[in-house]
Amino acid sequence: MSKPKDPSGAPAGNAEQRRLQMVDIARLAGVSVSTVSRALNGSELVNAETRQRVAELARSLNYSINFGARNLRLQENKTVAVVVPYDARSRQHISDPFFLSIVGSIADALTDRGYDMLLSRVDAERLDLASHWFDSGKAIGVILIGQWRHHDQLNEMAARKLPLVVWGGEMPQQLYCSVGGDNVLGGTLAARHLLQLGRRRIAFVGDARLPEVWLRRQGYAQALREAGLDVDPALELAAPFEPGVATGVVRDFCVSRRDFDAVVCCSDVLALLTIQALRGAGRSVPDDVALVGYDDMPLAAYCDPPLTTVHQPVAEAGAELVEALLGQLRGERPGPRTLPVYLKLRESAPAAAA
Amino acid sequence: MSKPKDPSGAPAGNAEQRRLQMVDIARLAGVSVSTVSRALNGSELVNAETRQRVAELARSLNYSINFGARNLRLQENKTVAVVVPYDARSRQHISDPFFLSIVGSIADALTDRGYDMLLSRVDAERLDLASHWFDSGKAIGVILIGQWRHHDQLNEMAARKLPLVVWGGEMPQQLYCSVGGDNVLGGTLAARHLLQLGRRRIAFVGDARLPEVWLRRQGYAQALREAGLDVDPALELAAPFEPGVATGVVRDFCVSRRDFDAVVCCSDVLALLTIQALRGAGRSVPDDVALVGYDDMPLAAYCDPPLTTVHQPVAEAGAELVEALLGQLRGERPGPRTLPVYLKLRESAPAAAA
DNA sequence: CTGAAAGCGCTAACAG
DNA sequence: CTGTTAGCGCTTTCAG
Repeated sequence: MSKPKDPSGAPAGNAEQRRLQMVDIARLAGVSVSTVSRALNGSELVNAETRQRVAELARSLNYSINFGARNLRLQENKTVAVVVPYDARSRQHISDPFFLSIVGSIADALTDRGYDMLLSRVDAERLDLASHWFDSGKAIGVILIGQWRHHDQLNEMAARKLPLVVWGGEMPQQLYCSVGGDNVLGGTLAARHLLQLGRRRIAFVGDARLPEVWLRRQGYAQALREAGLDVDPALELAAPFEPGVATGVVRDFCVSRRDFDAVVCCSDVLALLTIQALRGAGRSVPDDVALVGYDDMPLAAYCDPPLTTVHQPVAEAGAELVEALLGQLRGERPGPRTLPVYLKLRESAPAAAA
Repeated sequence: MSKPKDPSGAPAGNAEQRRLQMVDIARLAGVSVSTVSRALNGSELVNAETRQRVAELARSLNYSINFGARNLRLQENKTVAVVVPYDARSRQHISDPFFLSIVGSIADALTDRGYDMLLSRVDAERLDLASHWFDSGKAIGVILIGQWRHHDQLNEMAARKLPLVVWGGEMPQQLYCSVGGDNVLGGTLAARHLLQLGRRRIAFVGDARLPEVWLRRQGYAQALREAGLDVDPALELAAPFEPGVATGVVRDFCVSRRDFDAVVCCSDVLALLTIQALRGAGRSVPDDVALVGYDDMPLAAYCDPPLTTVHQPVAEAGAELVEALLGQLRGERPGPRTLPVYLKLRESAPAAAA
């Protein structure tokens, strides 16, 4: 037999009236549910007059269809999971303004195309758990914000045919679809600008175990080589993106080393932390140390000093990620996409030599 | 008869293998689907050995249950809609760091309690459209970020018995449940501090048509009265939260009026814009004009100068909003909640008189 | 043009 | 302890 336990929503005991369903408006309209269904879906098979009457009744009663049932029957789903990794050990969450902006951009792109967005976080060490949303049928695919340190897990997910798009850099032997800014170019633009300012001892702040950072470092190294300089490993600081963890690391670095005159930071938040640390060590920005950030977050122009930074294409990002995912669902095999970036000049590393 | 059109996800043409279902693992385990269902739900009714075997099989096959079907059958749903209003006319979106932080906080609170979060935006003029998520059964309730200018619509939604919680201030004749910071106190703390600094001409920047701002202005006015001062309407600037719109308004104000020596801003982003505008008008912060922001966004400490600001309880906000919603679903009638705020002293309005 | 009936994947009485 | 069976609310053949 059958009989669901509670006619209301989840928990229980709510005094809400039973949710209206097709059978109700069918009864009121004096037709069958099939007719209501057809009418509400604008089928040509139903008399225009009846269709109108049913539609009006439904509207006046504030009826809306039960999507759970509809999706089950149609085997379709218009929900996309957007997953933001977080560092479970440091318990630092979704907080970097850049990632948040990307989420906003995706939300817009999905809404525009009539899709819903399920937002969640996942332990950055277990990116593969994001496949749950697809496996359980809650979402038709997954957009993951960042590759973090688990390129391997992402490849496995793609091999399992999970519809997946990842914001991040394109890596060798990559099976999954990624969309990201041009990280190599970003690194190059940042370093080259500092070199043009006459700086020669350029530090690099960012955890190169992350693919995006790794690529940026390639670009940075390439710019140094172009200028006839070698990369000095002592000037590389593997600071993570999480401010809580990065703060101490950056401070120690700035206190212990005073032999650099410029810094490339892999996010604007890291840039801000670095500026504070430098000041704490009695050094000024941009005079003693010129500094380039990364992301061009909305507030970058309002910091102290305003940040020269690599602008990431946030607005385009959402649309590109969503299109790549829908492409996969259409059976296409969209390759990785690299979007253009450019250097936004402000005071932390001004146009004219300081 | 019946026959769904496409065994894959939404669009079509995907070469993905058919999603595993209970009947498959039932067949492989040599039991009925009921047994599988019971086993997977840890029912005591099924032999421990069988239960284990089924569970293992399911895990090894990477099976996960179809939640759409389960929810339909159980008439339950563990999804909450979180809706961020946006200004459709200026096309400014989800971007204020404070609102984004609140969303993150809600995401955490929902995840902790085993709920999913559907994130979407809605035209700030049609907050009532947010009820769609509930009406369609996609979510069991709605959390709305901000009241904006439509207290009335919110009251109607609550009257319609929509499970709804709104981040914002408590207003007279309010039928819906709100959770928010203590706006009156925030306004008072900000103004009182500036008065203690010896400032007497204190401007107020924020659109008082928004309930939260209206309450902050009450607090501000009260602090002035305590000090024996009158509110000067000429020093009130109705700047909206959207930076794109606010920038020009604030600049005009700072250019045309030079008869104030302090400002209370209703968000940290507005504070930043105001600082820029003041500098553009040749005035310094905090010397010529002391300034207090609102929200204490994560980056407030890194601005130029670091912002003295009213700290909002973001971390608690998520949990409070979610608990209030779940309370409603349990049939309770949770009243509005006002959370404590405090003034965070930094350089834009320092502790000692400038 | 409209209604009856089957079934999407799952759960829960109800009988073994 | 386990299988059979009847739906959750909807769409869609198939027959009128």
